[in-house]
Amino acid sequence: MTRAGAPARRPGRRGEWQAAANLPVASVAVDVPLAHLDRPFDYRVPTQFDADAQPGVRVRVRFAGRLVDGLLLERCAASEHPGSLAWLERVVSPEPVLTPELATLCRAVADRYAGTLADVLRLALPPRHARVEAEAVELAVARPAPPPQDRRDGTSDRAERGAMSTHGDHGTLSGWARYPRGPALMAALADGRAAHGVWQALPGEDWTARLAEAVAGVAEAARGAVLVVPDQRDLDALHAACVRLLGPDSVVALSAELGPAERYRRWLAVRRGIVRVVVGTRSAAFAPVADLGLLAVWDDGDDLHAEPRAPYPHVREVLVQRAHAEGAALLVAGYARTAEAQLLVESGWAAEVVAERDTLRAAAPRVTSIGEDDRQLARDPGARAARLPSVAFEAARGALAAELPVLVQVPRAGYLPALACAQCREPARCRHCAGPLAVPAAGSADGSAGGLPRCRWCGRVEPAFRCPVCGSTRLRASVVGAGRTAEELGRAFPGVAVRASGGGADVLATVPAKPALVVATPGAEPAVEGGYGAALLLDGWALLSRPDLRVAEETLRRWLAAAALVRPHGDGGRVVVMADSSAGPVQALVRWDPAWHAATELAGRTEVGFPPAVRMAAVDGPPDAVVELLAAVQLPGSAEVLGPVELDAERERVLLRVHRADGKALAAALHAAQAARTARKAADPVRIRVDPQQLT
DNA sequence: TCAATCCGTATC
DNA sequence: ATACGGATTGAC
Repeated sequence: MTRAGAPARRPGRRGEWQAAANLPVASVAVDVPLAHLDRPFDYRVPTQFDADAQPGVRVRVRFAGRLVDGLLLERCAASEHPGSLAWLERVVSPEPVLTPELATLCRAVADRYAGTLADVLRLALPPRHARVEAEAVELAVARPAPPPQDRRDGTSDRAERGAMSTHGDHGTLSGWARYPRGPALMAALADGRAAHGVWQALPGEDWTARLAEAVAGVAEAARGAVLVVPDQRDLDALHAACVRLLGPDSVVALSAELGPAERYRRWLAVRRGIVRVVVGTRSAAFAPVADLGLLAVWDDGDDLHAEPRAPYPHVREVLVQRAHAEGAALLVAGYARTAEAQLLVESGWAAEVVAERDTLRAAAPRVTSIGEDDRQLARDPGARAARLPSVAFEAARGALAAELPVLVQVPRAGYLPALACAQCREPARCRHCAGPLAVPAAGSADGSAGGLPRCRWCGRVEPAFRCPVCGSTRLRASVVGAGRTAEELGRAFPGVAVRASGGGADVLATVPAKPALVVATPGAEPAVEGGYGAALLLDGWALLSRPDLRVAEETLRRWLAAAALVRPHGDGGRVVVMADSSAGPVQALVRWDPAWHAATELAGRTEVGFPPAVRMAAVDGPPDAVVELLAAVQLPGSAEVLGPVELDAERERVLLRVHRADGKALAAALHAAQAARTARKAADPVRIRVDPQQLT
């Protein structure tokens, strides 16, 4: 029934609606969360919506008796649907928000992660803001980013970290010349070729300037770019660097921190082709830049790049899909290198962009490690109170004497207790599947195993632990996260200013190049003009005993990020890491060899069968529901089932492991099994995550 | 014999 | 979720 006084756009009664003369059928993706409805549905387009009902617009349709939102995928001459079609109820707005490329990308991401298109579309499209949409196009031109909010530290307006190259100016356009493959990469971008690169930035590198130069190259070829960074602080820095090179009207910053109106305004400017360069956080990976030339992700090991909402896609994987589908270049960048990036290199898909050893040696600080055994406490009473080893104390004192700040990296509080070898502190792992061992919580439903350690992946009991490294049979709880406090450090260096960044304190973008102790948690290290005189990386052994297969990679990533802010050893720059020199990440830091570490890491994961060497899926939910889903799923030939293992009182988890080649089949099978469940209105939800970031 | 209700299934 | 169809049941 038409409401009384309905506008002219909806003339007459429903019974009098006429189908559009040309392409009267609209294929619509409806916004419903059920897996078995994850396919297009056809509707009839009435004449009054004929003009507006273009592919990509938001629509309202009647679906199962209710009005739901949808996106118009395409107009067709006829429908395959045997029954009669309902009318398109309304075109919400004529703005075609879902471009064909974006539709293809979202479908591919949904398929990769055993999720639904509707879920991915929710991640990719910002909520509509009608007033913004109605604004004149001239007003929609991207404004420069608002000034960074972080003014609490009283630093200058140059809060942009990238504004300062800690090692001095290497020349605006010759920055890539320090990497043998750099100039060729820039040439490929300028030529519009789809180069794929894995780039390890040199210590002290002004990475934002390098990425801006890469963008300038593709912009010259009249193509667009999307650069994704982990957090707002990196975004501010990279945006500033791009603005310096391209001007304020050519670059737009997209992040969740913007309000809905500003977010939609900028996103629309991109969709409408007014701006072709996007820098942003996570969801910017989907930004609808037309004629894409370059995609880049900075620091792909940062877990902020892993989307926490279903179907849990990772920025790097989204960009790989997109580079493939849209013929764009891709740069996976960071000081560190992930095992996933290493796989891109080893499979031949990407070329590594790294500096020669000589260049590296000249740029890197001197790195010293201090293990448990050689941790002589400094004689200075203050340093003893702070439990600072003498080497660390001397390094810091030297930097302060040279009128330079010292960076002190401390772990964030709150890591999970797990089990490690009591003697060598190697994390305790399951002998069958290499999962982490833990002791079941007291009062757990399953008391049969007594207090014996259990694998958190496959659930097997470990009755007689024996450390594969040192042979010890004793285990200890590995409780970590208690960083030394700024106060303790202050006592060790009387009269020296102590500043905190992160870990409860505000995150500082920069600190002045004056003597000070800058205590920062990983990811919150402020930049400093010219670089720190020294960095102390505390609690290394504690970081390394966390119950996570990615722990070595993650620890090295954090260390490199901090050490990269220190001056070259030629200028007296020193890094002291509190961890035993035998550990892989420590060696990689001392030699500054992230590629070697990534290769080792990938080899290790190949050995124990962990992503990215294999494709894994975690299925969790109430025990009956998990069993039911597993019974229904048509697993590919290579599939291996680990578990189930208890998660908490109500839920358990099963891990599925397949060869990488079977990844697509596994995702499709899981999606189908999930669809069978939702079709039967199964009450208990089962969560499926493909290649989950952490399993513990 | 017909209508009210239940259950299963599709949702265009 | 909701709506519809077919089966089922109960009353006349």
